[in-house]
Amino acid sequence: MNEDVESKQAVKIYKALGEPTRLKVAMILSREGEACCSTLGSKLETVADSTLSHHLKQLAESGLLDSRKEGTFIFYCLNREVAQKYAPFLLN
Amino acid sequence: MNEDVESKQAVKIYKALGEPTRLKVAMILSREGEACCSTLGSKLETVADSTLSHHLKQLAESGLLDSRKEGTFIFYCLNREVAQKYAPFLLN
DNA sequence: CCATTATTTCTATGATTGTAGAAATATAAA
DNA sequence: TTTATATTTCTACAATCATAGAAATAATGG
Repeated sequence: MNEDVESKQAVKIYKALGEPTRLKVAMILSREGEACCSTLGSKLETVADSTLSHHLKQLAESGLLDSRKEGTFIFYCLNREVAQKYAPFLLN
Repeated sequence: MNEDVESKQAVKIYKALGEPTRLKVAMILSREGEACCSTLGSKLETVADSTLSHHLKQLAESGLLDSRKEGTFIFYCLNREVAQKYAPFLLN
């Protein structure tokens, strides 16, 4: 991957992680492997569903999260390769 | 360092890096070791001194940059320990 | 002391972002 | 088909942020 593309992705990823709720989500997913929006919501307590959905979208669009649909649920998980490259801090 | 303090610093660092000009500054400093505000300004071309100063302040306050004063100049450099921990991507 | 240079602080402004309610969509179960 | 559940999209608003001009501060040289 060329340096310019790489640093554009880096900006997206770091922007995504530079917000407390989104960093928390990434850390939960790192620990727990997989979770859906409502599970994450119950662990965060203070955030509305629509807000969380918006945050998840940003994290997924940065490439840091993968998702998998199962019925009504969408399970999100950390893309460990991307995390390893840009933010291995998450993998501790 | 406890996890809460650590993730607060992580948010600051990632917020600092999640902006194109600041990521560029961090990457320049990673390559070149040290530079002052005006040198960085000439490499970025499009940004006003006061804006760059503001960006440097944010990067330094996150802990990602160290600084050293020499006469009228302030030389900034990447704190490689912090970069290693949170954003080793910068060290490539 | 005065002028110059490097940098920061102050101030203002336009743009972006986080937030959540309400409505919409999608899937599954009754 | 109706109801319930999970999630997203739409919309709006308040808060934060990037930006830069102007003034202020700091250090140096004449």
